[in-house]
Formats: sequence, C-alpha cells, structure tokens
Amino acid sequence: MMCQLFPYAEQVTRWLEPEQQRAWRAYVRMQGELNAHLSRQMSADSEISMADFAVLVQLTDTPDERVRVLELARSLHWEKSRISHHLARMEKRGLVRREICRSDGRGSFVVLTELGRSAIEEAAPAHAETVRALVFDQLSDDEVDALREISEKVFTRLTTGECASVIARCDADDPMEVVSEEGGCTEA
Amino acid sequence: MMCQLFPYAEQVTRWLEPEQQRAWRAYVRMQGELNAHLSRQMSADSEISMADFAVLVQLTDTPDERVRVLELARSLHWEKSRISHHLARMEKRGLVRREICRSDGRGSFVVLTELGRSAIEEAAPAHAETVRALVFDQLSDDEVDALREISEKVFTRLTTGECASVIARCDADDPMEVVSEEGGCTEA
DNA sequence: TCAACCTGGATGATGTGTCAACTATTCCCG
DNA sequence: CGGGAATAGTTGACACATCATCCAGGTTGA
Repeated sequence: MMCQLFPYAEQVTRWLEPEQQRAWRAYVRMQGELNAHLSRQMSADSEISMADFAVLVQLTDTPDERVRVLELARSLHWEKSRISHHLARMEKRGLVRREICRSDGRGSFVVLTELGRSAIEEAAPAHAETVRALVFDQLSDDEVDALREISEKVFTRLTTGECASVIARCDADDPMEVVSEEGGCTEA
Repeated sequence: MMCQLFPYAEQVTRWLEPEQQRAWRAYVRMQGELNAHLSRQMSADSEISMADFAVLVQLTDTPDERVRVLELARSLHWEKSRISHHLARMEKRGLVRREICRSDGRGSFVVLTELGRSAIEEAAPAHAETVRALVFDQLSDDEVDALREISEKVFTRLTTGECASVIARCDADDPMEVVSEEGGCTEA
C-alpha cells in the first residue's frame, strides 16, 4: 500500500499515509471532473468560458465597471501576461473595452461593454444552478463548513511564507519577502 | 472569484446560500492556487509536467509497463485526442514509445522507456513531499476524512446519471469504478 | 460476401496558460 | 534637472486542451 512501486526510495521520502493517499486521489479526480464539467456547462449554456466569467464577475463587482488591468490580475490571482492575453481575446469578441488611464500613462482601464453585461447575466444563473446541483446538494451543512475550512487552511499555506514567492509577482501589495527560496514549499 | 451576488436576479434563480457562497469561493481559490503550485513545483524540480506524471504513473502501475492508448485515456479520464496529442509530445521527448498491437491492427501500445522511468522516479518523491506539506500537514485526521468523503460524493454525482453523458465518450465501460486501490503514489 | 457501422487512434485548427523578453511611463533620489 | 530603478502592460514562442474530422481496421448482419 505504501507505494511499493517506487522501491528506490533510499532517501527517507515520507510518502502519504494510506488514508491521505485515498483522500488525495479522491480529491484530484473530483476536482478534475468538476472543472471539466463546469467549463463544459458554461460554454454549452452561454457564449462565454469560465475564465471570461471570472473576469466579468470582477467587472460587475466594481461600482464603475472599470478596473485597472493589474488590479484585475491581482484579484483573480492571475499572471499579468495571462490577463493581458485574455483581455485581448475578450476585447476582440466585444465583451470588454479598454480605455486609457489619464492619471497614469502606462496603464489602462478595462470596461464592461453592454455585450459583456448581457453575456454574464445570461450565464450566471445556470452556473449557480450547476454548482448547487453538483456540489452543495450533495453536502450536509457540516460538510460545507468543512470544505470551507479545509480550503482556507490550504489556501493560507499556499499564500504565506516561502510559497508565496512566485505568486508575489502580481501580488505586489503583499509585503512578503520575494526571496528566491526555491526547493519551494517542501516544508521546512 | 465566481458568482458574487448579482443584484439583477429577478428571475427565480436559486443562488447559493451565504455559507455555500463562502465555501465555494474558498474552494475555487484554493484549488486554483494548488494546481498552479503543484505544476510549478513539478516542472521546477524535474523534467516533466503534471500531465506527464499522470501518464507515467499509469504506466508504472501496469505489470509490463505497456498499455493501450484508449485504456490510458479511460483511466485518466482524458479525451482520446488529448491523450493522443500528449503521447506524441512525450514520445518526441523520449519518455514513452509506441508499439504496434498485433491482435488489433487499429491500436497501439504505449511503452515506458528507460528515460521515462528515470523521469518519474526523480519526480515522485518531491511531489509527494509537496502534497504532504501543502495539504496534509494542514489538516486533522477528521478533515482528511471529510475531504475524501466530500470529494467522493461530488465525484459520484459527476459520474452518474445525465452528468456522465459527455464523459461517457471515453468512459464507455463501467459506470462507477471507484478507486481500485492500486496505490499509485500521489498521481494526478 | 459485401456494405453499413463501430472503434482505436491521429490530425489540424483554434483557444488558452506560461515564461521570458520587451516597451513605455513613472518614481526616486542625488 | 537627469538617470537608474520600479511599474503597467504587451508580445511572441511554446506547451497544452478541446473540438471536429478523418481514416484504417474490425464487426455485424442480410
């Protein structure tokens, strides 16, 4: 059970415990299927992808419906090149529009267009229904709580200390050390 | 990140409860960061990607380290074109090799090469360490149990009934196939 | 036996994510 | 003021996933 497949572990590699093994496998499979399903549902029921949706949500969340590009990147935890490429594609499809930023000549705003607004308004209800049907209808209140707790713990681990080093590229407002610190996160 | 509250919901859409909302946001963020981190760690510490790793694990799990292409697709829950493209890239890099299948002229076997073997042997320990450090070191035994339970429930929902319709493309046989305990390390 | 169909798998187009390099502006400090 | 560093954002190359389509080899049945 303990990974007899890799007998070469002369080194004291601490493999996962059997229960951890099972939990991990279950999680990985679930997460993969769930992502795939949500993506498929979204692009079947509407004209946008999950990524588009995430961007549009951020825009509708903003009073002005206009947001600086890097701010978008930070709130989505995306890399700046990713947001840049993605916005270019969304702009080509008319979902958003760029506007120059007068107060800072380097930057630009992203603005929600009417098409973008109607796209997300069309997509959101079905998405919420799907999430509820696939996830929350399966879980007790305690399990929902546990899911949040677990997710927060892992997320915290991921975004604090050495682990945050790479993320720090776009997470600049985080005062954490940008120490190179590779070997990354394999515990101290 | 997704599905904030949309004030325009006149329609009878059942949005998520506030606690569900919070759990969902926490999960989505965690899952995104975790995937990103695991991928980065894997390609930093070794010559392979998470996808390569998943393929190689399947191959090492097989007695004679040769497997039919579509069988691979099914066990990974990948589409056949995805596995085909991916194998082409892996073959180009020397990680696997194809062999003709004498019993069925259409098909072919995928075989683990020496390079492939050493690649996974090099990658596996660090990956296991990372998963342990990022996930399981943060969780109590009860939480590990809850994670498995939750994942299994959602996964079951995803792979039974109408939901399975699309997946069924490659999942033709066997509706449930819940983790057969072949102990394949921390595969993806 | 032969035509219709099914299956295993490859291919090309397109959309997406990542990394590294780049440009242009602004900031900081002497 | 002026010059280097930081910042905002783009671009190009490449890896990857998905979809539709194609094709060769098997299977079925009249």
